[in-house]
Amino acid sequence: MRRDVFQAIADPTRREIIDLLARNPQNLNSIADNFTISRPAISKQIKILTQCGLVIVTRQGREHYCSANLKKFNEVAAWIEQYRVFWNNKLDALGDFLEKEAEVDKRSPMK
Amino acid sequence: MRRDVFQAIADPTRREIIDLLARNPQNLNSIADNFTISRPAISKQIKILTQCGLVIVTRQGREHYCSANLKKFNEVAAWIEQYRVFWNNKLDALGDFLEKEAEVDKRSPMK
DNA sequence: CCTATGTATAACCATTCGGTTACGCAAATT
DNA sequence: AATTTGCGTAACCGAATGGTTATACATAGG
Repeated sequence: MRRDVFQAIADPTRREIIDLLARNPQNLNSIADNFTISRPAISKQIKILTQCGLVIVTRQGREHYCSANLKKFNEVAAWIEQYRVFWNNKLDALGDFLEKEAEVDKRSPMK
Repeated sequence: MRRDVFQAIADPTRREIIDLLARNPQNLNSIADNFTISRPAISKQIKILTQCGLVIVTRQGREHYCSANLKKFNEVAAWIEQYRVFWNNKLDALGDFLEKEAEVDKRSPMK
């Protein structure tokens, strides 16, 4: 079973879960409150997210506290960033050009 | 049928095709030479990539010339970059919040 | 004109995905 | 002790995914 970050963020529900957890960690029921799908469905998505390391679950009594482990995005960011040079002039993935980059950002590359 | 960039890059074969096309545009047979799977399989993946705008195909006679349209990565990059503040001190994607960001990091939600 | 080339597409297949309902279990509450 | 709460998991389901082989078709070259 392929379980990598690229595949994990392919599903919009999982991206929404990440969004929620990045803002504030919470248990499974709190997460499920934000969706119309069933709690077991959320549980499955959380499982996928933990299997690829994007979410970390710590048990506190009977509650399973979920938090986002966003460092895992490095893998995706690195892959995407290597192509940024092809669609604008930024080279921010290399981390050496922060000053130059600030100026580049002024003429925002977003469509 | 959901057809977005997030889902398109979830498959490793499609990422590899993007890699090839970013380096140099080429027709379908040239792409297929790099894989063990059949040509129709590649054709299907190309179709998915074109449907979400990541690849652009122009016909030249009987050859279908494929090139990567990497601007489409903006969507993914923007989503990922909003979280960068949570895993390191750079805010290179937004560029406007360097000071605020330093404070936010203090009460980092990361475990 | 005939053949070879480059590609798309249809039909099919096994597997995975994303959801459901039903059930079980441990921890908290009463 | 009994009940409620929070959660996981099993069994199931329809649809999507990612591959295959066979076929068709337009274009290029002999």
